[in-house]
Amino acid sequence: MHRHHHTSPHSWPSPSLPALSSTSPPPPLSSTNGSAHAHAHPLLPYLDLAHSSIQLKQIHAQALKFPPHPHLLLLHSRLIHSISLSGDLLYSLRLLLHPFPLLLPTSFSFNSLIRSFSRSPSLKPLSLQLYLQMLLLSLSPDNHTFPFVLKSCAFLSSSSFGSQLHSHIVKLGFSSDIYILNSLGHFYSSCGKLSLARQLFDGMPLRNRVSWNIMIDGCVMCGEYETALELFRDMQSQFSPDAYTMQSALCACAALGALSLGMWAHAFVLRKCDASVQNDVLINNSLIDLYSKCGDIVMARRVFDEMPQRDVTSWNALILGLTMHGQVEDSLLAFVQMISDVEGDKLRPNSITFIGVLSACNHGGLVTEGQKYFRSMVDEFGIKPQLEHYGCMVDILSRAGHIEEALELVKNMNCKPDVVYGEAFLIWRSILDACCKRNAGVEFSEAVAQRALESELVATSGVYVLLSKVYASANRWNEVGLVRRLMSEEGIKKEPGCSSIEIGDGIVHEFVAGDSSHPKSKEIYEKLNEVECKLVMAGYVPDSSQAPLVAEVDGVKCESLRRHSERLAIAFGLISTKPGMTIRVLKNLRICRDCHEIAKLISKLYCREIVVRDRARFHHFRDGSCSCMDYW
DNA sequence: GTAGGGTTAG
Repeated sequence: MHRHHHTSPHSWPSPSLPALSSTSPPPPLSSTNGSAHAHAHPLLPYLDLAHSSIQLKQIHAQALKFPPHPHLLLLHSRLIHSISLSGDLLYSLRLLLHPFPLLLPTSFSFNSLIRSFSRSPSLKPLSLQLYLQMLLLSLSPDNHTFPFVLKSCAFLSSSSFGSQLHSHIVKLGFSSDIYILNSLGHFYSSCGKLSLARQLFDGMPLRNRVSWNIMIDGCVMCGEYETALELFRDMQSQFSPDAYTMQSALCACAALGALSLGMWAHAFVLRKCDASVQNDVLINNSLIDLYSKCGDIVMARRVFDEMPQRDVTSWNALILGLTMHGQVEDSLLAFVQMISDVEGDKLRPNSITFIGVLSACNHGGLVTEGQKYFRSMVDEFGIKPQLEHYGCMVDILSRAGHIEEALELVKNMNCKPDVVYGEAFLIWRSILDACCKRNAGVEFSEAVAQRALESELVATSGVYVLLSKVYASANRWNEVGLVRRLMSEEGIKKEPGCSSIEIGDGIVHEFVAGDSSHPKSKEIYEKLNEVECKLVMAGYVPDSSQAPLVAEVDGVKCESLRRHSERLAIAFGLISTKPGMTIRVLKNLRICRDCHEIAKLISKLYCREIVVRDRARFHHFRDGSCSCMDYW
């Protein structure tokens, strides 16, 4: 009887439900009162036909007017599922927390919403709360719950929450579900607990392609690139790699800076992967990054030119690559091309684009341009400057001697220079470096260092090293000693320098300062002697000011300088490659001024091109000069 | 009586 008051779904406004009248009409609504209870909810078929959240909400409205039905709970669950998939998370959350009268939400409903929340960056924390809410309602999480809660934990690096999930998983008997194990593995490696992820992986009764991909990517995330490539090889006896696999493999090659290995990976993509992988934007972006990080910017550009489609990241990878290689003009040109509508694919730059652009200005010493781009970033593109952008600007200003202006910028920053350790340190280092170079005066420099130390950076070596440089440059050796004592009292150590070089078929040789562990160590030091004799004959005088603190602790300044890791790697390169071949070296820290001088001279005396990738950028040494124009 | 896992550039 009361059904006469309902609006029939067939009479809904036609734009909302066009499918209903044309294709596969659902069973008629009317049936006898008795038999209705035995069947599915009459509105259920409409769910599969609904194409928009408006239609889904109309079904919800209908359901509210329907008489009680034993399968209302199923309809409710399915509604939440469909509406959350349609993107209206607020609506489905309301539906979950305020269900129809007399109904309690189901695990299924929670799962649906947790999944949708775990896919949105900002709502990930809420998915964890939903999980707790679910437990409070005595609903049991299941094999569809854990993967998504773990995904959120991975993203948020919520290591304690995730570990507790792990024990829930064990308790509830889900510890052999492959989906759950894969998600757990991903979670552990995102939190840097590799060994745990590896343990899990090794103990898996069954692995699929995703398990391998997660493990390989986990190694890459934790910096274990060689292991990643080993796994990549092992995996192939069981699964062919897909775009995800290649993505990680390329990333590992890029990080290792091993050009021939990277070229091999590229060849692998071209030979063994299908067209969808070869044309994949992400894969091509990784290739651009790979070649620029391996020192072959020409090849990076070629990949960029030849890829079928480009996105912001493609442009960013190119701009950052050109900048890293000191090709300032090309980098800025690429930016202009990106924002102009040349090929019909005008793109909006993002904050990373501007890191590339501002670094280019910094690299080229372009103060006015840097300021112009910084302003346009804020005013024209509405991008809020981050510490990294301020870092570039501060560096540009300090290098140009505008120290007061740089300090003013730091003062007016909307983020404190102590949030991110690395960047904050760079900001103060830029200023202190400039203070040293420009003889800003010890008192002034001390005041700057004082401010740096106040900003929670006390436990880092960088500021102390710089402060000692300030004193050393003013010949105030008592203070140098004082700083040194302070450092040793606080147990502060400098990060050890490490350089690597790839010789032949992808074999990477690694050196630390003063290393004598290499099998060819004797030959390396002999070569180093020869090189240095030649250099001295050519009039070279070592500059020891760059090895201020740690070197002096040993009491043998020049000796320690002579054994810098990059120097050992270059010497090894000289004895292990054919005359005229390019020597490519990778260093974890910035190259020191003296090693930089030496590399320039070696490039001339031995007619070798030497490419050094340090922490910040590439140095191409050719015929006695460097692409960075001694500006880094 | 419903459903699913893993990415890029600093």
